[in-house]
Amino acid sequence: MKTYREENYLKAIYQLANHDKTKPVSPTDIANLLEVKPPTVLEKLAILVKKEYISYNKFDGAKLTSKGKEVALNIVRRHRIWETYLYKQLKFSWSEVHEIAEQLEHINSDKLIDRIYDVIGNPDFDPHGDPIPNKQGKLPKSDRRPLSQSIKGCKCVVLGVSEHSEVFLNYLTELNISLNDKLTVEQINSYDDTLKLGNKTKEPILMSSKAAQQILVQCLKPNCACR
Amino acid sequence: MKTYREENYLKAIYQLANHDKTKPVSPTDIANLLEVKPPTVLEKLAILVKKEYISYNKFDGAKLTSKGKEVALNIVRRHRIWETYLYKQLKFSWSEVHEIAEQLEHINSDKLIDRIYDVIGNPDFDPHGDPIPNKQGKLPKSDRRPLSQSIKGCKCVVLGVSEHSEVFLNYLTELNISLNDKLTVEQINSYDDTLKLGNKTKEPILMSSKAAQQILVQCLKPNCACR
DNA sequence: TTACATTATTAGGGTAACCTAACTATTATA
DNA sequence: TATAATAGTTAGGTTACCCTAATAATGTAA
Repeated sequence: MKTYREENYLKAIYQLANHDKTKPVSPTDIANLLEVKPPTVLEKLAILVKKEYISYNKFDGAKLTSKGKEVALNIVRRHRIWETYLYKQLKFSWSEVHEIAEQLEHINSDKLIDRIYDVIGNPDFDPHGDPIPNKQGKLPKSDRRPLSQSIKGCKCVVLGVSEHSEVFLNYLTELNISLNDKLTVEQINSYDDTLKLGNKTKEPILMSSKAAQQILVQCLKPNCACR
Repeated sequence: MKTYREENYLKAIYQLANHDKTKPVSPTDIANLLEVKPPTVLEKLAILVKKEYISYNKFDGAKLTSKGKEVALNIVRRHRIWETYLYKQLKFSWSEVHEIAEQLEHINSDKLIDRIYDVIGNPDFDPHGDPIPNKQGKLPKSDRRPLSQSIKGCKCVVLGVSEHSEVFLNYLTELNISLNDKLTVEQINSYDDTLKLGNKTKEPILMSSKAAQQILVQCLKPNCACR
C-alpha cells in the first residue's frame, strides 16, 4: 500500500537526488522540501527502508531502490502529464499548474492518465522541456545539459530549465529567452563566468553563471568540444 | 480546516438525508456508506457537531447545519461537474466516472472547477439528470419527481434516475428507456402498482413500482392532477 | 410483556503522521 | 585544536482515524 504521503517522500528523494547528484539526500533536506521536521522524516525513512523503497544511512543519505525509483518516476510522470494538460488543454498559466498538479498527481487511475496523455498528444517533454517518463519509468533520451557547461563558440538550443520558481521564469522573460531559442556563446568572462550570449535578432545578452546553471540546452554545433 | 474525510462525512449525511427524507440519518447508515464501523462515525459526528457542521441526537439523527450543507453541496457540485467532464470530454463510460470523480471531487482548486465547468458548457444538470448546485449551493429548479407518483394518463418526460447502480441502468437500457424519453402512463395495476407505459414508437412497457420509484420525471400534461 | 434482535454508545487500543526537547555526532571556524 | 554551529537521532507526546468488545437503550415479535 502506498499512501500519497509515501509517494511524496519518494518523489522528494528523487528530486533532491537529481538536483545535486554529488550530495547525499539528507533528512533535513527532505524535511525542508516537505515542510515537516527532521524527526518526522527519520520516522518515515525507517518505514520506507523496511518496505524496500529506499536505503538509508547517515553518510550516503536516502537512496531509492529500483522499486522506489519506479514509484517516484511514476509520480513525476503523472505530475508532468497533468501540468501539460492544465497548461495546454485548460489554459492555465505555467505558474499556476504546479500547485494543482501536486494534488492531481495522486489521483489513482491509470486510465485517466492515459486518456489525458493522449489528449495532449503523447509528448516526450512537458512545455518547460522536462522529460516525461514513460509507463515503465524510462526517461526519454535527450542531450540536455546546463548552459553553464558550454564553451566559447557553442551554439545551443534552449530545451528547458532546472529551476521553476516564478522569479526565475520572470527573469528569463525579461532577458527575452524562451524555449527553443538559439543562443551562441560569444564570450565567457574568466573571472566570474558571466556569459555573453548572441541571439541573432537582438542585442547580446549578459547572463550570470548562476542563471546559466539553471538553463538546459543542447549544443547544435557539429563536433563541438563542449560536453 | 476541512479534510477530505470530513468532506466525505458531510456528503454522506447529505446523500442519506436526501435519499429518504422521512428517516433520520443514523450512525449505522453513515458507517455502512463510508465502510467504517459505528463507533468511528460517532467519534467523527462529535467533532462535526463541535465545528458546527451538523447537529446530532439519537432521535433526529445527524442533520446538516447551513454551514455543513454548504460544504456538502459544494462537494456534490464538484463531483457532478467532474463526472460530466469525464463523460463528455474524456469519453469515459458512465459506469466508470463515479469512482474517479470520488477522488477528483476533493481537489482543492476553485479555478480548476470553474474551468472544466466552462468546458462542459455550464450545464444545470449532469448527463444522468442530476442537478448541479451552483457556487452558492443552490440547486437548479426542476419539477422532477419519481415516476411512481404518476396517475393514469400522465404524460411524462424522463429527466433522471435516483439509483445509479449498474444493474439498474442496464435494466433501463433493456427496457429501452433513456433520458428525455416521453412516457405515457396507460394503466396502473391496483394490486401491485405495476405500470403500463406507452412509448410512441414501441410496444407498451411493463414496469414494477420498485423501478418506477427510481425514475425521475416531469409531467408534461397541462393541468394534470398528478403531483 | 417478556425475550430477542438491533442500534447507539462507551471504554480501551492501535497506527500513522506529525511535533518539541534533549542528546549525540559531525563539520566548520576562530 | 577547542569551541561553536549544524545535522542526525532518540524519547516522549498529540491528534486523527480507525478498530473490537462490552454495555445501554430501543424496537420487535411471540
